[in-house]
Amino acid sequence: MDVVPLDRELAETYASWFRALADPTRVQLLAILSAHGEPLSVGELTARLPIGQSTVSHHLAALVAVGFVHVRRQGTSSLYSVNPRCVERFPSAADVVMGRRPPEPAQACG
Amino acid sequence: MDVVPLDRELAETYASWFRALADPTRVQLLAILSAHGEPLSVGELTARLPIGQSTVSHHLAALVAVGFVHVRRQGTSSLYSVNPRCVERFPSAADVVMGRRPPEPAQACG
DNA sequence: CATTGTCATCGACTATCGTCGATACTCGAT
DNA sequence: ATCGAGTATCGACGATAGTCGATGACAATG
Repeated sequence: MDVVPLDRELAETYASWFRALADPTRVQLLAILSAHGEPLSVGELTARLPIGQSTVSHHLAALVAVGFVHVRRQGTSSLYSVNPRCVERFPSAADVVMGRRPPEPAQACG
Repeated sequence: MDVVPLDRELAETYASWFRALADPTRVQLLAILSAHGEPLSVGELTARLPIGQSTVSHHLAALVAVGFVHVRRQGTSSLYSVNPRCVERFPSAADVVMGRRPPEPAQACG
């Protein structure tokens, strides 16, 4: 804690969380899902953004990879929704980096 | 607000803030500066990280560009310290993306 | 003025990212 | 079994980012 308050491993975990929101499209995707509440399909999300379907699917996969978003297949479509637990853990990670909260061992959110 | 709760411009601003912390080295740099309180020079920061001096300087410039960090030249050395105003505004931006706070016109932090 | 110490910048290289079009895959319906 | 709708994946491209070593800029010191 004297030399480096955050060890490399925890710093990489936090960086991966921030990296998930380092693109304006992913920021908008998460904002849309958060505001809408109920799950949305890839087609519905693509209709609200000026990018192609494959790109939307790509960004959604990135959000799923870090746990911010959860996906559930229903018939031929995939329904995406926010993962409340990961989303709540994210601002606290920001507080840790800013020195307003003690570092915790960054448990994954199931 | 019905189609996209965050317009593209605000999303890009928030994404640039998150992108500033999308690298583990920058996360550690900000954590070191936050924990230490008083300003630190480039050499002192380089001594605590396993990377070269030019790389540290490069990352510090990125943190200054988004306003998270402030730099003050004193003699032959540059002293870096956290910018409390920008650092406080960052978690609220996270809340906006997560839908827990209404979007605000993202004013820059002097 | 010359030297030393500190930092920023430059050039180069590699790796990763964002995007697209095309294609493959999955599932329900006919 | 076939078809169509909805997604995911692939391959490719340009753009950006992270890193390093070397060099340049600048201030303090002698």
